[in-house]
Amino acid sequence: MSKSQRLVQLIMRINSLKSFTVQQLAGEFGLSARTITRDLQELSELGVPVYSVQGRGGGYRLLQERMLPPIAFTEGEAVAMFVACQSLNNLSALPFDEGAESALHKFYHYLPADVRERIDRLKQKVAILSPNRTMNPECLRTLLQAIMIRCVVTIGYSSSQGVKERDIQPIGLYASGGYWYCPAYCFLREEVRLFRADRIRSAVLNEAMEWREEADRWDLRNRPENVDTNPIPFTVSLTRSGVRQLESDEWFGPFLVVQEDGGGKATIRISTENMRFYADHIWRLGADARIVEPAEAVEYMQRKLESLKSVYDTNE
Amino acid sequence: MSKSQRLVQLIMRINSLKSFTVQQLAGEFGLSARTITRDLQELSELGVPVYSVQGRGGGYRLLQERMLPPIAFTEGEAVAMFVACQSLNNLSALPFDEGAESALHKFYHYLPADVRERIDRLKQKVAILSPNRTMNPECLRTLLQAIMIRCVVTIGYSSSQGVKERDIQPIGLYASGGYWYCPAYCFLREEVRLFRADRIRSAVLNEAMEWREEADRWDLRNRPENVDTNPIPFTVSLTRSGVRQLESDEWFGPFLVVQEDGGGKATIRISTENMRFYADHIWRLGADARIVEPAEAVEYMQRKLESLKSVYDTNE
DNA sequence: TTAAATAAGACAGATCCTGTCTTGTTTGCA
DNA sequence: TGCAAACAAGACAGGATCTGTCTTATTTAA
Repeated sequence: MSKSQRLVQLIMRINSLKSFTVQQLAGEFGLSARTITRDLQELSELGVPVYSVQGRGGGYRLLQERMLPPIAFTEGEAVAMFVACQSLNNLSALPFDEGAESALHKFYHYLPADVRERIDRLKQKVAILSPNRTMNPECLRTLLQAIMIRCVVTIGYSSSQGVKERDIQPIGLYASGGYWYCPAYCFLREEVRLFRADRIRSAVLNEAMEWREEADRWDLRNRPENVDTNPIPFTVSLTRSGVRQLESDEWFGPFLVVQEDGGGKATIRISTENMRFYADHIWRLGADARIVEPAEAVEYMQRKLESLKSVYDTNE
Repeated sequence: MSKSQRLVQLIMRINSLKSFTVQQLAGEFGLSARTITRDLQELSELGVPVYSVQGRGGGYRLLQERMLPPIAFTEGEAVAMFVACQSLNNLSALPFDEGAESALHKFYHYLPADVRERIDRLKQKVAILSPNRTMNPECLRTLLQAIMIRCVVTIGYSSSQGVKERDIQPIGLYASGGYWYCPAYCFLREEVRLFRADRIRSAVLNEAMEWREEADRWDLRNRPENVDTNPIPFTVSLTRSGVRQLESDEWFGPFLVVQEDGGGKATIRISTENMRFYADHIWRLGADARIVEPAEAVEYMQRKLESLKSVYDTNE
C-alpha cells in the first residue's frame, strides 16, 4: 500500500476510535511506531484535528469532529450540491447549523473561475422561500437532533389557549406550503399529533423521559393523518377557472375529472373529522367551486357564508 | 513539491485545458515527459476521466466533466449537506439532475457506520415538500440552465386561454408556498412578469434570440412585483383567531397590531392592481377577518359573497 | 519514582520516484 | 507512402523519500 493510501486508511481508522496509542496503530498496520508518529504528524498538518496527550494513559485523541477522507467530486456534482444548499439558505429557518455553509465554502474554493461566475449569477436568483420569518431556527435544530438521536423534547407550544409546556417525541419534520410541521407523539394527549413548528416557541431535549418505540414506524409516505378511518366521499363541482386552480392541488388535483365545457368535478375520500379542513380549502376558491357532498360540508359553507355576511352587514 | 501535491495541481491544470500534450505539461511542471505520463496514468486509475488521442495533433483530453481535487470534509459538514439535499429530494420536481444524487452517494459511502444509521433514520422523516406533482422537472432544469448561461427560452404556457407559445428570458426561479415561480422578461408583453412554473408545459432554449441586459439587475431581494407604484392602504380587522392565523403570514404578519381583547388590525400598503390578490388572501379567513379599507376591496368581498351565495342557493 | 506515553533527531537501508533511453504503435499530413 | 508528432510502455541507474532502529528528552498518572 502506498503512503497516500495508507494516510486515508489511517483517517478512517482513527475516526472509529476515540483514543488510541501509536503502538496500537503500529501493530494494526504492521509498521513501526516511528512511521505512524510521522504519519500522524503529517495528517495533523493536513488539517485532521488530532491531538496528543502525553504520559501514562495518554495517547492520541480526535478533537471535536471526525473527518472524512478526501473525496473527489466532478464539477456537476459540486454545482448541484452548491445550488441546492444555496437555494435552501433563503428558507428563513433551517435545521442545519454552520456545517452546510462551511462545506459550501470548500466547494466554492475549489471551483474553477468560470463556474464560480455562473454560480454567483444564480445565487440571488434561485431560492426556496418560506414566508415565515417568525420562527426560531434553534428549535428546528433541536427537533432534528431529537429525531436523529431518538430523544424526547419539552416544548413550549402556542395554541389558542396560550403557550403551554408539553413533552413530545418528534418523529418527523417537514416543510410544506411555507411552514414547518413536526409530527410527534404527544405525551399529554397520548397520541401522534401534527405540530406547526412556528408555534413551538422553545424546545429542550429531555433525556430523562423514555423513548417510545412505536414512533419509529412513521415516515413521510405513511403519514398517520393520511390514514383516514371510516372515509366518506367529498365532492366538489368546479367552473373552468376552478379546474385551473385545483389542477395542481395537493389533495384534489389527482382526482380531477374535466368535462367538455371546461368545468369539472373532483371526489376524494376523507374522514369526517377532517371535513372542515377540506371545506375551508374549497372555500378559498369562492364561486369557482361548489361542494356537492357531504351535506354537512354544504351546511358548514352556508353557515360560514352567513357569518361572513353578517361581518360586513353590521358594519355598513 | 511532493508527488501527491503534484497530482492535485495536475488535476487543477488539466481542468483548465481542454486538450494538452505530455511535453507541454512536462515543460510547465519542470519534469520529464515520462513522469507526467506516469502521473496521468495514475490519475486515470484514481478515476479522473482523462483519455488520450494518439498520432499527430493528438494528446490528452478530459472526458465529459472537469473534476475537483479531493476535498476533506468533516462529519458535520457531510451530514448537513446530506440532510439538506436529501430533504429536497421530496420536493416533487427539482431543477438539478443526477449530480446531486451521485454526490450524496459519495458522502454516504465514506460516512462511518453509526452516522449512516442516524442518517438513515432521518431519510424518510425530514423533507421539504411540494404538493405540486403535475410539473415537469425537465422544464425547471431548462429554466435553471437558461439563467446560468443567460439564454432566452421558448415556453408553452398554460393560461386561462389555453396553452400558448411565448419567448421569455428567465431571470430567477423560486419555490414558495409549494409552487415554483419564474420571474422573467416576456417578449410578448415586453415587460418582466411572474410565471407559475407548473403552468409552463414545455421549455426549450432559444439561442437565436438576443439576451436583454436589464434582467441582470433582478434578484430575490429586489423583486419587481414588490415594488408597488402608487400604493394605497389596505386594512383588515381581525378576531383573536384571525390574529393567530395571520401572525406568521408572509404579507400581513409583520404589520399586525394586537389589541388587548386578543383581536387585532393590520395595515399594509398595496398598489391598486393587486387589490384582488390581497382581498382573496383575506377571504380565506372567513368571518375571522373583515376588510376595513379600501372601499373597493370591501365591495369586492361583498360581490364575492353574493356570487358564492347564489352558487349554493340555486341548488337547494 | 516508575511506567507509559509522546517528541524528535540521527542514520542506514529499503523502497519508490524520476530521468534517460529505447522500442513500438497510432494517426494526420504532405 | 513516408514522415513527424503524439502516446505506450519497458528497462535501468541514480536520486529522493520513506521506513525502521536507536536514542534522548519530556510529560503525566499511578
